[in-house]
Amino acid sequence: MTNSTPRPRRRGARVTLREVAEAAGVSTATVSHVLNETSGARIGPDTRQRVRDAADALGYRPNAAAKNLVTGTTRFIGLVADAIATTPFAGQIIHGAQDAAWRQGYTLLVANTAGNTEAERDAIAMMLDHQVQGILYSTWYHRAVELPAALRETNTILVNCYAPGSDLPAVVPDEVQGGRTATQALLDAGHRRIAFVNTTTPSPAHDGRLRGYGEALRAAGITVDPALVFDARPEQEGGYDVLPRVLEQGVTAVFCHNDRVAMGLYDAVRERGLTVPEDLSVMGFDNQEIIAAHLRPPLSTVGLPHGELGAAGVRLLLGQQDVPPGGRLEVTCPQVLRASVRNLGAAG
Amino acid sequence: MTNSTPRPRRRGARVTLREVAEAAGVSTATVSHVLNETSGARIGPDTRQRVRDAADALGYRPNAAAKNLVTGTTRFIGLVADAIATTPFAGQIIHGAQDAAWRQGYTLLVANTAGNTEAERDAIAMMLDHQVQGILYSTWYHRAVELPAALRETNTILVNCYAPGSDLPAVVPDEVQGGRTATQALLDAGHRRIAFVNTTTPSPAHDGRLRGYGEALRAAGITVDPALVFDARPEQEGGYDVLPRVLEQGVTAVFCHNDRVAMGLYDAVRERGLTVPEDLSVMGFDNQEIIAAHLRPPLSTVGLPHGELGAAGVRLLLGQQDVPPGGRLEVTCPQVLRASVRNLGAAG
DNA sequence: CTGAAAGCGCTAACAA
DNA sequence: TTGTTAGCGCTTTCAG
Repeated sequence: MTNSTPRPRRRGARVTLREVAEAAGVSTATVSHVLNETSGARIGPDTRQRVRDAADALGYRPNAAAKNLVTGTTRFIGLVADAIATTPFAGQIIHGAQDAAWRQGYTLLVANTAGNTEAERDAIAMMLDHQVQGILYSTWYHRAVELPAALRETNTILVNCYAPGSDLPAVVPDEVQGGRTATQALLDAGHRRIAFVNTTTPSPAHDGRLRGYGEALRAAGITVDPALVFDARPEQEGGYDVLPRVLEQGVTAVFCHNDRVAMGLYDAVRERGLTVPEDLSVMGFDNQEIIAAHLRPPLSTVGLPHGELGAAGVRLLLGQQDVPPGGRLEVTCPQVLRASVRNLGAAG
Repeated sequence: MTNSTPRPRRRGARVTLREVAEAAGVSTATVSHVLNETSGARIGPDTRQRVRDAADALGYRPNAAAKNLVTGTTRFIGLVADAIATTPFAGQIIHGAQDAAWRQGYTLLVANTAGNTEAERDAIAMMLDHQVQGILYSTWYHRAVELPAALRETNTILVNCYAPGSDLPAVVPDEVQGGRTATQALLDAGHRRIAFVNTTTPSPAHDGRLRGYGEALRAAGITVDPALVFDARPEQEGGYDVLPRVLEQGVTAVFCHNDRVAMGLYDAVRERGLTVPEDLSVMGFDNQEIIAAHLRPPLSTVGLPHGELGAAGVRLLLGQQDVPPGGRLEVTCPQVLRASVRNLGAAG
């Protein structure tokens, strides 16, 4: 290990507060007070400056472990994620949480459990050992989870998931509103006969988006036609395969359960010599940038607010925001309009 | 004077080692020894068991801060990332690092700096305060970086980046080998006239992959034709736009700088009524699952070993693996064959 | 084989 | 306005 040590200390030891005190000719208590800007500490400006100078000169760095030990409290927040590598989703949650935590002087301890129960147990144990203020338990897609018992030992906020039969606060995307928003975008462009390609897998997204779809339609005075609701695997292949059936129904627009499905559907549209949005308008869901922003034409969609989920999670944890009655905070899914919806000229 | 009376647990405090000792009727030293399985500690099996039982019964959890304080060393590793939310890349690095760290009993402190110098400084300061064993400084795409000065104060490993003029160990993908591998896959399928759609932006990937392309061709006895090397923006649009020029050259195969370019190129191919791989074989680069695995046909590509980059980073940091002479560890980019390359029947 | 005791670096009463 | 003094919970010699 090449460890060059340009430290102004002897034998690699770090500068301690006590050394700063000696250098400044004051007591450790004084140093502690000025460096922490303890409220109600009466320290003369001259002393204050002397301490600051000494600390700077020596390159003093506080020892977090010592501070944690004596105060009995840390500024750690644990974040356990089930899969941070497969999509950018978990990354966005981490990012949002990180930012919000950072803003309050907190640091994130992150653990990836890959859905492994044992890893999960270990991760939580380690977080507990580090006296975290609490734990954000998150999943990369919105779903129900079974909670590790160890979570009972600290404050826990569920992020992008919920635990049936538990009263732990949960922050989740508002799937119903999302479905409504997507459908409404199509309605606003004048479409009346709108298909919904839902997923085959049961999930809050499946149910919520469907409900939102129905609500928007009904609010526009349109009766929901079950023949216009399809199920497809939530991937490109699902969208590709479902198109013929969608077309048979003579719709002018289709709301896809997610962007990947929309991408596959685009392919099928093109293969038939048709084009989006001239022949078929398309709304996606998820706003997966890498796909949505670069399809031809760029895909209009509804975003999943992962960053905000993480951020709201830490706010709830730190008590900066109140947990809504029912313990469930639903975050809005924003509309992201691009170019895949044709305006029919009629107002919704 | 030590108070001999059993001290009452204050304010919902956690069980301490001392309480375990009292419950087991032994000293704290003994408890420490058995719980840590200190080598060379002579503790009778009976005592040992008694301690274990007491710890279990009380639900004892060690206090990491106290341990850190007394040992003067922590099992933290810092990971600073420039962008964990835009692609799954950073997530993969974190994942790989996490796993490797975890395996050695280390915990990751992660910070997202969004390229913000101040955030970077703060993040490193906080990691230093927590006495991290070292820091992994990472970027989401392979590039040169300018190092924050504070990194000098601890062991640092560069992950997916390098610092010109610094001798810090760096772990990076082997772009040259990657380019060679991609080209070789095409050669192996019998292709001889192979285009390379490189990116317009200068980068190690730009230079390395180009070099690998040339090396593979030359090794196959083919002269590199500069007319077959194109520059395109490293996105779908770049691939879409470049296709006409590629086709003019009468190639049978094209190696794209990345999967996104390949995706755009697919679209252009389809628009001309041609198909992949019948009319044109395509190799991508990056192995972005969400795209590559679900294009029609699925894209053959070369993977970027982000997870391994992170893992190797911690191994280097912890001294489990030697830093190669030159300080640069180049990790192999694996071939990922799917269905976008047509076999011409001739051996390369 | 086991225990007593001395701190690790820092904060927080309380004194002065 | 500043200093003294206990520890926080744990590891670690060193005695017994």
